[in-house]
Amino acid sequence: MPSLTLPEGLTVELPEGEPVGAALPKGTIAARVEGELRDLSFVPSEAAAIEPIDPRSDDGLHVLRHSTAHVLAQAVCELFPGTRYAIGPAVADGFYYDFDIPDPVHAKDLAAIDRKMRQIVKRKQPFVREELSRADALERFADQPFKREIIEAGDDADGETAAGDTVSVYTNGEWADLCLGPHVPHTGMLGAFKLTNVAGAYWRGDERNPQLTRIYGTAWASQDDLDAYLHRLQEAERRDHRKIGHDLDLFSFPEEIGSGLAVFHPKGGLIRRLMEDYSRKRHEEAGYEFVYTPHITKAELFEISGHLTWFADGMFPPMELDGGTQYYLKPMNCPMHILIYRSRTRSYRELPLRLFEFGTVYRYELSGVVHGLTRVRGLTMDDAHIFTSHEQLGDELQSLLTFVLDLLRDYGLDDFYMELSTKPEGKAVGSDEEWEDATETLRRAAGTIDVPLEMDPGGGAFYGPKISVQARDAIGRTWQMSTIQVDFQFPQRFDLEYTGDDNARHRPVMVHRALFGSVERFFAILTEHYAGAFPLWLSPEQLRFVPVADRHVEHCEELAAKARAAGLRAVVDDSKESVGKKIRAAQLAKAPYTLVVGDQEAASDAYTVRDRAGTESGGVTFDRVIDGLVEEASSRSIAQTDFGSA
RNA sequence: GCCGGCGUGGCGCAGUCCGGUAGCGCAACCGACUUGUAAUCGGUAGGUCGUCGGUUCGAAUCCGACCGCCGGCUCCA
Repeated sequence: MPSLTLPEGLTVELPEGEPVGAALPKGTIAARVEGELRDLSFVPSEAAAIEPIDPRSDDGLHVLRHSTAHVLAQAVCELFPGTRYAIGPAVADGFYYDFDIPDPVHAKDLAAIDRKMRQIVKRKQPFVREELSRADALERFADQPFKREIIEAGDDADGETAAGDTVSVYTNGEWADLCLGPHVPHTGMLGAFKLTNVAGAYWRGDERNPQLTRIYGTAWASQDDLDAYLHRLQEAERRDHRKIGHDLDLFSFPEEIGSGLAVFHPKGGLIRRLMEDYSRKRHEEAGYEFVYTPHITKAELFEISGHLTWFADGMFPPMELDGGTQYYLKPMNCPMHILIYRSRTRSYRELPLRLFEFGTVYRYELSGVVHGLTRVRGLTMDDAHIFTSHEQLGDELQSLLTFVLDLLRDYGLDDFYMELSTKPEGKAVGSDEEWEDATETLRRAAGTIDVPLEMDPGGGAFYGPKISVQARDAIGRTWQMSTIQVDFQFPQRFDLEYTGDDNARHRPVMVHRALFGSVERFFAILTEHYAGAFPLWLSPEQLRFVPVADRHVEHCEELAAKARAAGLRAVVDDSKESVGKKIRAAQLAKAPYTLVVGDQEAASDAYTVRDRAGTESGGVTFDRVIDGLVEEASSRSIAQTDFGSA
């Protein structure tokens, strides 16, 4: 297994006629020659400067993972004769290979496949590259229809178009695959891998094509790296909001209500209300006005908006009432806000008009994609629509971006980048000029913000381009958070106007924006970000009292009343259990702070504060505890208060 | 929606392959103990085995449909 670490930017001079590997340190797995990734067996036509590939680098991991995918395919073919193999690329953290296997393969078969792979690794089979004409390649892969299709389409195994009339084939042992390479020198250089799961996947990613069996695995440059990755997976599992939501009694999905429809329990409801209340406060300060709209509407509204044209499949089917009139559950709030704007004539003096609503919408998500609180069928958007003049648009977008980032930071997220999504060709309305104009305005606004901007070509909504803010959570995963969409289309479709200072009619521009996106999803993201240990200001319970014996309950209640009077959420655990058990219960409930109260405390006003990390601070007066927690909560701090060591 | 897996008291699981009418731990409740920083002891109650249908003398167990969950694919205004 490779284990070397190469100096950055090392290059080596290679004499003519020598294979690349001859000049490089042992343990190198591939090389870059004239900018191209090559096998170590590659012989350049003339002397060249070559750069070794470190197995830990992105290129190195790619080669390693792709090579491991070959061994996976080889193992599956040996175990299941008659297997037809499709493609097997490296992906983030690992690799997969798609197969059409005669017998069904299940997760429990992975152990056997893994064993076979390790046998192949032991054989140390060299990966040998050869160039074949298309005709020869078609013959070589006569019984492999997927490979033949790739050859006939002129693509290589990774779906990129290969140059020239030949294709490259890699053989190790008896097994051959159509592949651009490069690969590690031999199978013995692999080993830090693990097969992770089996799933279905469509050939070429198209749902009209046959479904194949996809086997996923992960592979790393060393066992330590693999272990670290598996640990990250465990950490993500530990933070899973579905598990935490259940364990902390925050929310559930009753089967009787239906898939993707959540109910929030008291504790989850409290956290959610605290989230929403703070958002409301900030929106109010930022000049938003609050509106309410119904959950159902006649079809006509979404015919005008175009949603029924583009997204009818994603809407719940209509209800027929009043002699055939169709009503829909709303999948979006925008048309309703538009009708509020349109309810009377508007003056330029009212712009920008910012209408805000925690608007609950319903979307018919496919049954297979519903996932916890992050992908649901009923969700509440922190939705606002800003009606503005063209002239005000740039300034409005700029202050909006600042507002968005500022607010997200208050919830404890601080690592962002932005993505600019442009016109989705073939699925968009409006002229190129309008799109270009809107895109450019967004780009300029983003340029004034000190957060990196990336492009997402074709990722816009059908009515306009958007900027989305992506946030990295505590374990480095990125989540799409806020979206800001510029829209010239709806003002036209709904014939929106305002009277300008020139006494003429003008058309406003609309900005659609949601900061949380969906409250439910944001709730899930925060739950995972904090692993259920919400910052004090969002904690459903802030201070827990544990009486040592029954006779201390009354004193605890008095203290709790004082804490409540100071604005804290305090509870007393009066269960008839041992102190140890009550401490354990507090830890499991992720209670931010716990005070054990017995005879000593009653006599001395000196408390030992235990935080949910298990840290204890002794000799703290009750007033200091209260002051510390009030300060921590009101500052929305994400750090626990330090009361000094015991 | 598609492929695969799964569904047993509130939760976590055993029993399912090889049909013979459910068991463990935690939680809940009751009692004893009155406890000093992650599980005190004893007892009680709780399940038409996701739903409906089929096979069978007999179904948690075999078959089918549906509902729901999980992992992917596709999708995400």
